[in-house]
Amino acid sequence: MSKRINDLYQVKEKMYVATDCIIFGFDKGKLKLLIFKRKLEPLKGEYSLIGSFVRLDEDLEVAGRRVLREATGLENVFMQQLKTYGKKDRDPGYRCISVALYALIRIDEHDEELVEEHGAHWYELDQLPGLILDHDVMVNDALFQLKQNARYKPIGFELLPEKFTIPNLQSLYETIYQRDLDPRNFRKKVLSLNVLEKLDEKDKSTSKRGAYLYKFNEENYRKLLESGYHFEIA
Amino acid sequence: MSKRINDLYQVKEKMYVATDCIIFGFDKGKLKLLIFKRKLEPLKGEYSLIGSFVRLDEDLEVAGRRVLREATGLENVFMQQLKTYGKKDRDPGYRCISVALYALIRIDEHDEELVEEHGAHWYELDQLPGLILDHDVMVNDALFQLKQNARYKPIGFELLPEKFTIPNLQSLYETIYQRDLDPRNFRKKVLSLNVLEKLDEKDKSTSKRGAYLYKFNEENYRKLLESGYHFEIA
DNA sequence: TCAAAAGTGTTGGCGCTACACCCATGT
DNA sequence: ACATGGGTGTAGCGCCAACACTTTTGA
Repeated sequence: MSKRINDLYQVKEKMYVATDCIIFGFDKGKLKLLIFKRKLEPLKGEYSLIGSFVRLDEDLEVAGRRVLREATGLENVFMQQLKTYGKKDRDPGYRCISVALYALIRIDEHDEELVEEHGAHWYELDQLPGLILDHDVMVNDALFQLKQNARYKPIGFELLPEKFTIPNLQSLYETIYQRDLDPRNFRKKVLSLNVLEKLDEKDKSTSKRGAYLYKFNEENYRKLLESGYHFEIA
Repeated sequence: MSKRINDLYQVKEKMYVATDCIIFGFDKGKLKLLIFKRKLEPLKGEYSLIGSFVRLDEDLEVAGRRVLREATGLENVFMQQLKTYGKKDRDPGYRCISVALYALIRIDEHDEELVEEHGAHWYELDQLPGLILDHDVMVNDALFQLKQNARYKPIGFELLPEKFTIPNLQSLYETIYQRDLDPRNFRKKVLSLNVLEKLDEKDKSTSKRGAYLYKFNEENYRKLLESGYHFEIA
């Protein structure tokens, strides 16, 4: 115990910077979050976001990508700064400021084994266990941000696999907004954006008739993002 | 010189966290930024934003408010996190991560003497001198954010004095958006928000006829903010 | 009396919402 | 043949953009 107190004393002499990642995924019509059961002290066995200290010789953004890669095996993930959390007592062990990032990944592309190795699990949002420290707050803030962003950018697209159907996309938006959307209006709207390319394939996994698969036209998608387009789907 | 190198070596052993404030003001139809001529080494005489290291026993937000108070004498300022800058070589002297904040203040309320004391000056945006480190980037990002925020929240209001005219408000938005707005449409829109209270006074400083002064109805203004109202003035 | 800014209404078009039925196909 | 989800069109409404003239009053 005296060792622990000593540790505390030492570490509070120094400022640490960490990044924590709020990793969203979308699967089977559910928005999910990747969270971790801690394998090490302190707080072993508790749930948390995944994070890491930022190394002295490492760019902040690089640290974020490193954490994501270590957790999911993915390299080119959509990632964005959320907010920096800096209450002096947010972590009882260290004086640590945390830059929270949120990431959107395609669940079907992540590396399952790597995920398992880190004691990670996908949880549906309404079944999340309590998280350590201020991680619950981070998740709430990230969700809010996700909703905001989904309004003004076609951001939800990052969460779908390469080929997807319009009902898939709609279901994603319904999950984010937490309400039903009209299928006719939704279709009209997304098609009017000119970022979808209809493929000659159908996905028959959810209906007998099957739904046409689409993919993004990268070019147009990029242009849309750049133009700061206002993407409200009501 | 060897002392300098020695310093560098020492400080790069440690992580520092700073906050830098992008302080916007609005005066005489111009959007201005409060910037500082450094009185101390390193980079003495160069222009920069104002900032400070975050103390070990100080909340991040408290540090931000402290910096603002020290620079302007104001306590209850609109302040918001912008972004955290963390490139490993962003500051050649320290390994320092900076949480940038942006603030909107009413120029008429700030403490002029305090401002002078810190070697601060209000610069119009298009006449800014170059700033040290990545402060130019921060300013650009803040401007972008200001524009974004002005679209969805009646944020520009923070920049005006307590009593103001509708043409004042319009001119503020024109400055932020960098384009002219139609006075009839503008007036219609802002009045429709129900946050303005017409006073029985006129401001005759800009015309013979004079323009009615307004103030905010705090109650309704707060409600509007809470409701996440979408405030686009085109 | 004139210059300079404040203040005021209307119309057309576009985009959003609401709404109900047929289609394709596997079982 | 029927159940299941996929796909389609239209009409009304509200909101935004465009647009020009009158009012006030100090100089």
